Amino acid sequence: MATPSKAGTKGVPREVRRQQLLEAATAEFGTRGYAAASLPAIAARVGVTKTLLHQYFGTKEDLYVACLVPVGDTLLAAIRSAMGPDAAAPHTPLRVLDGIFAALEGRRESWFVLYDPSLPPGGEAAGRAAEYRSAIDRLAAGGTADVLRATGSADPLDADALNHVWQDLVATLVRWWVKHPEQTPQAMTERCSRLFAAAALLVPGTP
Amino acid sequence: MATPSKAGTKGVPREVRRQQLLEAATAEFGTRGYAAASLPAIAARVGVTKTLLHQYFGTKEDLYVACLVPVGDTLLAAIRSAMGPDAAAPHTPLRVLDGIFAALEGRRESWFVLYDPSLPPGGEAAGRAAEYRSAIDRLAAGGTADVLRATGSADPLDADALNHVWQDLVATLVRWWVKHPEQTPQAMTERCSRLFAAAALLVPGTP
DNA sequence: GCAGTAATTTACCTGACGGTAAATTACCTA
DNA sequence: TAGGTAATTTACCGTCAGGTAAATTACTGC
Repeated sequence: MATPSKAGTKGVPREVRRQQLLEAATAEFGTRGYAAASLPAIAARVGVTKTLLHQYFGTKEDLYVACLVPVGDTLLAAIRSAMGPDAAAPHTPLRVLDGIFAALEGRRESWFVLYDPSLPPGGEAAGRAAEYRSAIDRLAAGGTADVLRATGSADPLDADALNHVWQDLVATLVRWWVKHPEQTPQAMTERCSRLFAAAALLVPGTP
Repeated sequence: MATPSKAGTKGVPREVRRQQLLEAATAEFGTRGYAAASLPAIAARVGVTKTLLHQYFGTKEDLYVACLVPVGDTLLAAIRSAMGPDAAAPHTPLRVLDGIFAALEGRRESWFVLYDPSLPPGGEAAGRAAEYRSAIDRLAAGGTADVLRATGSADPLDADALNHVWQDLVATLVRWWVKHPEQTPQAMTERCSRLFAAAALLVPGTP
């Protein structure tokens, strides 16, 4: 037996493997980003070959979309339910954060597959991700617009900028959370509450 | 003449070419990030071959460092001068932003070469970038710590998180600025001032 | 016990990138 | 005007990624 070939089934049923690969891919995409994530690396996480990955999910973009959809659906639902009917209430931002943290627990890095800047432009992956993002955008825009109107500013560019700031703020908090695995979702929400209060002090002349 | 070879000098003096290549590389690194930036693409911006790039700057990491140093020095100086002696003054954040915007005008994307997450870990590039970042970190930490102490929170994790939030906020604003080239630095500073005021309204119970 | 099928790998192709050695052309000066 | 040198390209190599076709093994029901 010069070549003890390792081909052949390992007895892992299709659905199980599929789930394993999906999780590995989501983690890899979430931490490294689409462009830097490599199919061999993802497959290696599960102890398997990249060919198998292709057989299960097709092309790299297909695999990304397969990862994206559940993440996007989950997050969108969480945010929708957290915003509720009165999007302009002052406590809404914290509720949204709390909803996101809860939805992300156990798969924290998956937030970043939704906001991956390295997706090949024009492809299906970028398109689907953009859809999810703009859905979230619309929700957030409602909140930020109300807030801005309350300060008297009607500048649409201000609104756009504030929207970006808010969403990147969420990303920052999640990124910090990923680096502190021992922090529970509730602890994060409380920390955010304190940070908000501190940030308010930075602003001079609050009427 | 079957092969009209295009080799040979084009009469561009060394220093000029060097500067052209540096600018092109900085732009490419700043927009695409280190990993996604390709030497052929950088060279093509100047209408030249990647080999020339190597001859001028050596390896890809060497080129990155060559881009990093002037950017880092400029920004560090701008931030230092903006913070001045009283880092805890409530108007300091805006002054820092103003300083950064002014220093970045004309090369806005260069901010992101300093905060490139795709640098090969362990290499010289990552090391040098980390030095610049931690220098800025120390400056920012002074400000955020004072602010936090004023709210009564002594939690070091809060301080760390606030620091991250602040620095990512800067990145977000610069990114937004890059996407709106017509905005002047002063306009950006004023916009930030309005946004700060709006954000303060989000926080309930400001004493 | 045997055939069929499900699960998986081996082997291979293509393309791009980082990197290097050698050749090529244009400029400048004696 | 001839030779040297500065500026630049051509041609090439190794590596690794994405992707596909074909072979290989293990499980399963009859």
